[in-house]
Amino acid sequence: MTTRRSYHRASEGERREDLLAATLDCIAEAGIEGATVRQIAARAGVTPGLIRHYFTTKDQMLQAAYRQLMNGITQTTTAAAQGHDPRTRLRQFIVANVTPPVTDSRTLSLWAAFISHIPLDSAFAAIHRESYLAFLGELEKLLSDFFADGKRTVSAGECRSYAIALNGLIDGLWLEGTLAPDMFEDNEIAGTAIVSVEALLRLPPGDLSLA
Amino acid sequence: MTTRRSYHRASEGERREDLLAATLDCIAEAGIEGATVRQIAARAGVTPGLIRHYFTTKDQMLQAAYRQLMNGITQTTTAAAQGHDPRTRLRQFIVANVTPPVTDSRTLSLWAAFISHIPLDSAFAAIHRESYLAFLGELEKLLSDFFADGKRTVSAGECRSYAIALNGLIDGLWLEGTLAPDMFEDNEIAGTAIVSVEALLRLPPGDLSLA
DNA sequence: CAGGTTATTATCCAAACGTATAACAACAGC
DNA sequence: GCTGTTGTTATACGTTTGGATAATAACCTG
Repeated sequence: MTTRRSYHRASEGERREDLLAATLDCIAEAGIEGATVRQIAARAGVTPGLIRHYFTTKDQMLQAAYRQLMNGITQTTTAAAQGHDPRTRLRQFIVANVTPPVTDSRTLSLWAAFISHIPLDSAFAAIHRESYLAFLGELEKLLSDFFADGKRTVSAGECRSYAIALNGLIDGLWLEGTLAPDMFEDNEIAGTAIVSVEALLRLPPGDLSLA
Repeated sequence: MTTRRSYHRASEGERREDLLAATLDCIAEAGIEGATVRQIAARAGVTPGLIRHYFTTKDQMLQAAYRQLMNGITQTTTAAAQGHDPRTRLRQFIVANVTPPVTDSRTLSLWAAFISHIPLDSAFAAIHRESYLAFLGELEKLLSDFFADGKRTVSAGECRSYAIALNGLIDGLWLEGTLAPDMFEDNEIAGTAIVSVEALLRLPPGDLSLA
């Protein structure tokens, strides 16, 4: 007679979320090659076999984890851009993207691990495209509101170009600021971001930061 | 009686380079989790055991491969900045960083795979720091030459800030332009880069691109 | 509180993993 | 040409991998 482990029967939503969170934890701690089915199951507190009850293959689970990661980031940064006037919203959005909790080495490790799979698997490419377009759209909205408020007319094409450039700048500063935070003084990255965006948009210096 | 495979006895330098090239090939094609000792050996045309004759551990080989990748990129971009006047050199350097062969999905996949290991292993962090400082130094040199030539005095601190911002912008545009090249028209990324750098440096529009 | 569903566990599998060691083939020096 | 050195192959070891299957415990329904 053998005794079996007792367990809790969770709802599908709960269980899937737990498994995805465990997947991200494992990738962040041991790299994508260390995120094995067994490690993930152990981290989630279940047995490895259960994973195949929720995901037909490991790759599919990785893709779901990638989607969850990007949704979380998008939520965090858009939530930060909730000021009242367009200028404050734009500034807060920019700063939020280059300061904690977004500048987090765990997030960066996860992000890079998935990015490296984009050229290898079109499913990952589709997820990236989706989240990139969401980010670009959010930025374009913030910019057009900002310009409308400042009585400056900017064509849709210009607005897109600005969004692409700002996105590039923000991505790059986030990357380097997170990879080697000790190389920069406090607020140096955030300050550089604001000054740079002012310059990129051809605004008078201080126009974004001062009241 | 068993017949053994015939083989060529290579010099240490050759063999190491072959093995590192094979390592990068494997990572680019199958991700870092697909770059197994056996796959790498097969790609390099040797048997797996040989790897341990050149590298004491697999991790050490990965680090050597990362260093080789970054050295190659640095060489390519600095070689592109070999015009005569400082303005041309700066422009060529920027454009080189956001156009082929630097905007290459294979390179990006490799870069991201290693980036994701930086927070997990200090050896990778050290290699990143080294190559980042080299890039930043190159950029600062180009900038100070450019400003000196244009009779504009810029303090060392300003120059550093400019270099950080430009590096961020270039990184970000390289990233997005390489990840989803079909999302942008031809030369859109390069054009955005030039216009954005002009704005970042508070130059008159067209100052970098026109004769 | 009995009966039916199914989420979960337990167990197994063949293949591939990183590493270690001994035998051999290639080349250098003499 | 023979001999010594060593780069390279061959082979083996124990572990871990992703995946499949059958048994079972937990909950839902009546």
